[in-house]
Amino acid sequence: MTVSIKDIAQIAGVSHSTVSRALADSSLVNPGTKARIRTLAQELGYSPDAGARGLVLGRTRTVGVVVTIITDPFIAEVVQGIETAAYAAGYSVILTSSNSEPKRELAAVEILRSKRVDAVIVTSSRIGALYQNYLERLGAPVVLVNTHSAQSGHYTMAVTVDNRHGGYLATTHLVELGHQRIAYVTGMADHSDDLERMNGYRQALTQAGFEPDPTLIVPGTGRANGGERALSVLMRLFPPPTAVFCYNDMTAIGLLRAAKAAGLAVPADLAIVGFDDIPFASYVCPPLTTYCQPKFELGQRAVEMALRLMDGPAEGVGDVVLQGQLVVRESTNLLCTRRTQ
Amino acid sequence: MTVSIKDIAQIAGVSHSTVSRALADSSLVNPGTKARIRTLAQELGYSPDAGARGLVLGRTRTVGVVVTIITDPFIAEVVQGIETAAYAAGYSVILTSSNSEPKRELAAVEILRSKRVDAVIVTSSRIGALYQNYLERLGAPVVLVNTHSAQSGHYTMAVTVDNRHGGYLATTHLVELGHQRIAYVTGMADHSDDLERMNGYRQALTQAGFEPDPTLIVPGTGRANGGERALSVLMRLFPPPTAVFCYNDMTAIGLLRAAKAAGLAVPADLAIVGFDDIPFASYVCPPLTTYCQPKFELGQRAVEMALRLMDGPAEGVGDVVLQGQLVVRESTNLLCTRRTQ
DNA sequence: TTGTAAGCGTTATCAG
DNA sequence: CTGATAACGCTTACAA
Repeated sequence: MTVSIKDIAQIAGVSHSTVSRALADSSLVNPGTKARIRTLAQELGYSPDAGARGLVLGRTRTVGVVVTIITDPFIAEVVQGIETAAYAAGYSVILTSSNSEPKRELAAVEILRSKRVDAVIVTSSRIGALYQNYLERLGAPVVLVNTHSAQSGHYTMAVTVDNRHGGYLATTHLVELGHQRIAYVTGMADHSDDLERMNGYRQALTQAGFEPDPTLIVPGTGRANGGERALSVLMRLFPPPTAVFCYNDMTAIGLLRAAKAAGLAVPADLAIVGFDDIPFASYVCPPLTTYCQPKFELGQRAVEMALRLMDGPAEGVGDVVLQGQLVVRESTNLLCTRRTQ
Repeated sequence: MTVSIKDIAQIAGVSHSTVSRALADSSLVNPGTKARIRTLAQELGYSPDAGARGLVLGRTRTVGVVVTIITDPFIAEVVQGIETAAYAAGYSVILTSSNSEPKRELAAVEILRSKRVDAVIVTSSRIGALYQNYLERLGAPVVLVNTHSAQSGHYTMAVTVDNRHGGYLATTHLVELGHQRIAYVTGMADHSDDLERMNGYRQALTQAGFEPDPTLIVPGTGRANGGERALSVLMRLFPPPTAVFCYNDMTAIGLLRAAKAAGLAVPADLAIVGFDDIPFASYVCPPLTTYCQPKFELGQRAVEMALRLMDGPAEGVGDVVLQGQLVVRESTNLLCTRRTQ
């Protein structure tokens, strides 16, 4: 049905290897026949079989991407960066999502392996930590986005944002506004990002001379519902916090909604800071103060690194840590006057 | 490097075809050797080469997806549906995005063709309309999500939401609230969805006895910036509209933001209705009234249809039109008292 | 129950 | 410059 190199050869009256060469624009083929073959291929609607090519070449010009959920705006933005960079480099992208289920995550990697992708990029997952050794024998380099590998091997590396710095900036901003009781709503447990952001939070508090209060750290989910649930916990504390730093924007937005539903004014009663700067952060009301991650760049750099790692262990390639910046919006544009301690 | 079927054969002391059979769980292989081979494969970390398999089988168990931008929340949700359904059916997904550039769109399809995907799903693109004949000779069935094909062939079909109905419901809702001057902000030009939604809008107005006023139809972009730009145009009209129906939620959200920036109260000064019901529609303030598209299901059904179309022209398979429903929220929860005509 | 051999569509080596 | 030929990893008749 589909036209192959042999079909063209037959019609052109040459051998299939000549066709292969002509199509590859090789210089060892008569310009005349080359042109003839190429137009013929065009006319017949020839499309090279990537599978067959991959078989002999040993590389597929494909990178596999594993995400938790593509509907997460942060992840979508990273994927966009990946897709763009990959396309620019002549690579295509196979996307698999895991819904954060370890079983599916593993299945996803297995599929990518079968497809013989040249590299794998994993975003915001715990797979790096959990299946480190499994990934090692994948055969392809692995780049972790926003997850720290337990130990970066020669073939698995990470590109992350400076989470600790982000947490530090966010919290310091609140301290400077006069807040004295500042809470932190976490993301999913066991996520390295979360710990780093929390470390930045702790560091800022300590530096400001506050005794970190463990009750001010309440668990979230990394999604809006986590923020919503967190509010009631926070409001039951005594005295309640006057400000909250959230693991990410989705959490902050959930918290924001719950706060409004509970009749709390933001930032007057509760100042809120998020993390990520997803597109919607500026559309909620009040617009959200947040630490802006260079999401698109995160994806780009991951591809860049993957490409470099593909041809053997590369010298001079190490984990990349990008800097983001605090974007101050209305959810914190008020000095805190309440003394709580 | 990677272990093949032959490597296993050699170690097991059998022929590679026996290994192939054992791994395929064929009944024509001695249970004992089968077990032996399978555990051996396991131990060696064997992973079948999908490319080689595709070569001989003529099918890859892969569907290709072409989107405009994955960061569009509506599209992300559809893709999630696609991914889930495909995974459940044992298919994997290759994602390509086009940024709405026809050149990239074509390149994307070309890549999918090379990868010999078993089907192609195209979301919210104009490719269906523009390259219909190109798609015809793709060799794989094509399913269009939210785009109508010029003429559905045996191999290209569409699954859409009832856009006209949505536009009609949205507009009728505004009419029932007492609005008399209702504007429509379009999406990208030439998109069939857009026309259908507008038709529903027109129909509702006509039915209410209003003369459709062409100046009330202002162009958008399908993104937030389109809505933002549209506001100034709308406010320069005389008399200005008291309500607006937008092509989609992103447009509505942009409009909402611009309205607030301009000091307009929503819905008191301007009622706004969107389309899609993206997750954020309920988080903006005021929460957005909108026509809820079954996004996930759209993706699911597309896969279902693609699967059916894969084995030759299927009887009884035709375009699918899903029904959504109006979700009334605060952006329209007020009767209009202004008489404008 | 197992092995041999052919073939899927490429690229690459080696003679001519 | 060009054509055989082998090879990539797999499935599947066809024989044994």
